[in-house]
Order: sequence, then structure tokens, then C-alpha cells
Amino acid sequence: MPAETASAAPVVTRFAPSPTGFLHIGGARTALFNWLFARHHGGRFLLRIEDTDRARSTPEATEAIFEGLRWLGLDWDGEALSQFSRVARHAEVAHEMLARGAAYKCFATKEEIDAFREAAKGAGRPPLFLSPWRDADPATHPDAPYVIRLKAPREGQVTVEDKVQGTVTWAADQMDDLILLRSDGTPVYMLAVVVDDHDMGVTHIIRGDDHLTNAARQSLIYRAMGWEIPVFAHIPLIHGPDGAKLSKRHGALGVEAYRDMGYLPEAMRNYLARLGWSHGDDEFFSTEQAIEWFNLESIGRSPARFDFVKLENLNGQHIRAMEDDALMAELINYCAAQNIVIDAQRRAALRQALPGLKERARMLPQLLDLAYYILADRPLAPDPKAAALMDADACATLARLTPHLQNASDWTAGKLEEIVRSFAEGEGLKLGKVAQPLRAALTGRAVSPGVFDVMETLGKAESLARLGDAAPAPA
RNA sequence: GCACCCUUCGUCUAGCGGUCUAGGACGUCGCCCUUUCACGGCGAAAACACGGGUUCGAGUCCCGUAGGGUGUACCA
Repeated sequence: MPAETASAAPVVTRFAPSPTGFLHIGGARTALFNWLFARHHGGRFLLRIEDTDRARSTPEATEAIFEGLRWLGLDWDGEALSQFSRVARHAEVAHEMLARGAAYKCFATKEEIDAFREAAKGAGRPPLFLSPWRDADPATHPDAPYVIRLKAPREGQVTVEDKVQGTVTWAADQMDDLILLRSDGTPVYMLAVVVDDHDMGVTHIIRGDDHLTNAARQSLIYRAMGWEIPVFAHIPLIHGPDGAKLSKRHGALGVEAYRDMGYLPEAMRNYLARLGWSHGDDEFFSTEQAIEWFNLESIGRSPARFDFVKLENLNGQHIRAMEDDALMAELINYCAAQNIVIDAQRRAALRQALPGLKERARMLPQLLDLAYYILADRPLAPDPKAAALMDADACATLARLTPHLQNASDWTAGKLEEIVRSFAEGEGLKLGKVAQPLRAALTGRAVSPGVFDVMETLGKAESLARLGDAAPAPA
């Protein structure tokens, strides 16, 4: 645990998605930042589901968010909190604000408000609704439905101290008297967040900068209740490759889509952390390092574009760096999720060949593709490039090579290389002239790990059988 | 419309007034290594949006302009 935080107040962060869809990449990064910050400080990372919009919230979406976070390895502390379960408390706070004179009952109807806005627009004034009920004598209150509105300051300024955005100030006339409780008595988001964050003891709110203006309005609620305002850190949004807002067309996929494409959670964490945050020139780092290094000060203020190409490169680096057994486990998980079945024997061969395979793959599916020679059944169906390698001359060469292989004293990559090299020398051929057709015959492809390693993995019987398929011994 | 935020190579970024003839990474293009493909190594092209200030000195500070983003709901 970082030493400098030993005596600091416990840090509590939260991720508060609304369950109206999958966990998209922007939300995933927000969650990651909150998680990294909490873990760096040895604090708590909480999860709250903002499900007060009953019409749009679904249990499926909630489960998808859990699943996405789990896949990313972002474990939250305690049980996820349902915001909807706390409506009574939200209403209670609204009424307390009413009692304190920080809020008031507003009887204006939807029509009146619309009319006000139209008129304001026509007159070139800000369209913020100024309720006539703000200072009305309660004695004049009609017996009609009302909303509870916050009594926002009409004069002066509202300032938010933000760890990323700095000091941001708005003129008070930019703030309207926002609704706290709807006319049906249900709380509005703006109130619910503040009450929940306060009650949950959240000390640092890290979220997208689309919430920056909300922070100003929320700070008004904190003040009205006399609550301590948490530290805000509004991080820039992630854009699509074209610089426009993320849409379904590009990056706005659920994280499970990235899992299905064969990205490693470790690589996703690395890439996402690097999007908008930096630690000098470090590009490739482990999650442990990210936790150790993460800070709010090094978060940038400009939006970043999502770049699949760079993610893929990073994924390749993580594949290469990962321990073979750990990578094997990832691969097996991936196969299970994709309904790809690999029998125990092939699994063992795959594990053996992994060191050679992982050097060549940037994505999990690539790894499987590269392992075609292990997974396929005889006789192999050579792809066009492999077929081209095995012309008549090449097959004749292979047929002459076969007996040397049959007589191999032991079937190891080193010994096999020795045999093939001396064979090529004896034939007056460059090694490639023998190795390439050999590769094609054994793997059905023009690309594979080193052929001698391939032969060792396949074993003597299988290798010779495949050689026989491709280049039958002359009768 | 109004408000707020942003603007360094194609992309992610370093830079926190002089060490910047602007560094790294991805991508691109060469070369090397080599049984293929990767990996790895070496090298190249590639950026401070524009205009004014402040300062002995500005990528770094201030003000405009342009462009982009976000917000402006009895949605969250």
C-alpha cells in the first residue's frame, strides 16, 4: 500500500451506472479510474445502480454491468446499491430542505413552464424557469399537486473545485431552481445522487465531464444540507475514431464485445488507463503498476479517441508477457465462452506450443488460428499459399527427406533441425527450400511457429503421417 | 441561443517560462535478423489550430478568433 496514504482519511469512490444498457467503454473507463483510485489509496470502491428511471431500467442491463465489471476485474466492495430502494430517504431529504427554507413548493404547471420558456426565448432571455412560488406565502398555496424545488441563489456565483477541470465558475443566473421531488413525490436524479453519495460516505466523485454542470447544481444541495462536498474529478469523454461522440457504429460496444473479440482484461485495463491518464512515457504496464501510479493530477483535460489498433498492439504485448499457464487459462475461458471445444490431448499440445504461438498473436482468436495445425484433423486442407508451396519438386524433396526423419534417434526440435539441415546441405538446397514445404505439409499453412517446434509438438507418428499425406513415398 | 470545457505528429500522449533544432508509444515506410510469420534491433517521414499580447525569453501565462465537446428535462 502506498505509504503517503497511510494517515489520510479513508477514500471512498463509486461507480454509478444506470442500467439502461450494457457497460460501454466510457463507463468502463470511469469505473476503472474509480477503482484504481480507491485501490491506490487502500480505500473502498462502491457500486450503485441508478435505477430510478423505472421505464428504462432492466434487470438484464444490471446483470450485464455486473458481468462487464467482473470480466474487467473491477471488483467492488460490498453489495451494489439500488438507488430506487432509497426513494423514501431521498424524499425525506427534500422535505428537510423544505423545512430549512432551502427549498419550496412550486405549483406551476407544465403548460405554465413551457409558456414561460417560450416567452423568455422570444425576448432573448435565458430559458431558465423562474418560479413565481419561490417566495410565495404558504397561505396562498392552492390545494394542487406541486413539485419541490431547490431555492438556488439568484445572485453571485457558483464555483466547483475540480481536481481535473480546476476551478470552474458559473454566474448564479445560469442555475435554475431545480426540481428535487416530482409532483408524484418521487425524487429526481440530481437529489438522489447527492443523498446517496453523502450517505454512502463517498469522498471522491470521478465521473465523465458531462456531469460538470451537474456538479455545480449538486453542490447547491450539499450546501443547503450543510454536507461536506466531496472531491470532484470530471474526466473527459472518450470519442470514436472519427472524433465524434461514441456511437454504436464504432466504440460504443459493451465490454463483453471486447471479450468476444479476444482482448485480455489486463490489456483493456492498461489501454483504458492510458486513455486520458498518463504516467510519463509509460505505455505498457501491469494493473499493479497502474494502482501504484494512479493519481488524479495526471488526468488530462482533452477528450481522447478510441483506437482499436493501439489496443490490439497492447493486447499482443500482454499476451507475450503473460505466463503460459495464465494465458492458457485465458484461452480456455475464451473458448468456453465461444463454444469452442478442445479435447484434452490437443489441449496439452496447445499448452506445449504456447510459447511459440504467443509470440505471433495479438488477439486470442489469432492464437487459435495459429494453432490450426494442432486443432485440425488429418488429412489437412492446405490453404492456397501452403498448396502453392507443395509443388511436384517440393513433394519429391519431402519424400526423400522422410526416411531421414524416420531414422531420427530422438524427436526433439534440436535433433530434427540437425537432420533437416544436413539433408538440405546434401541436396544442395537452401534450408528454406526444405523448411517451407515441410511447414506446408505439417501445418497446412505457409505461416506457423518454427517447423522443428511444430514437429516436436505433433510428435513423430503424427508428423510422419502428415508428411505421408502430402508426399507419399514412391512405390 | 446561452453557459462551461477542450485544442502538441494520423492516434494516445510527455512537456508544468529557458535543458524543445518538441520526447515516447501505436500506426506508416525503409534496413537488419531469419526456415515462414511474428518478435526483436536500427533508422525515416510526421505535431505545438490561428491571431494578438505579457516577458530578456512562450508549446508552456493572458486575451481574442476558429474548430470540437458537454450541458441547458417533473431523463439519468
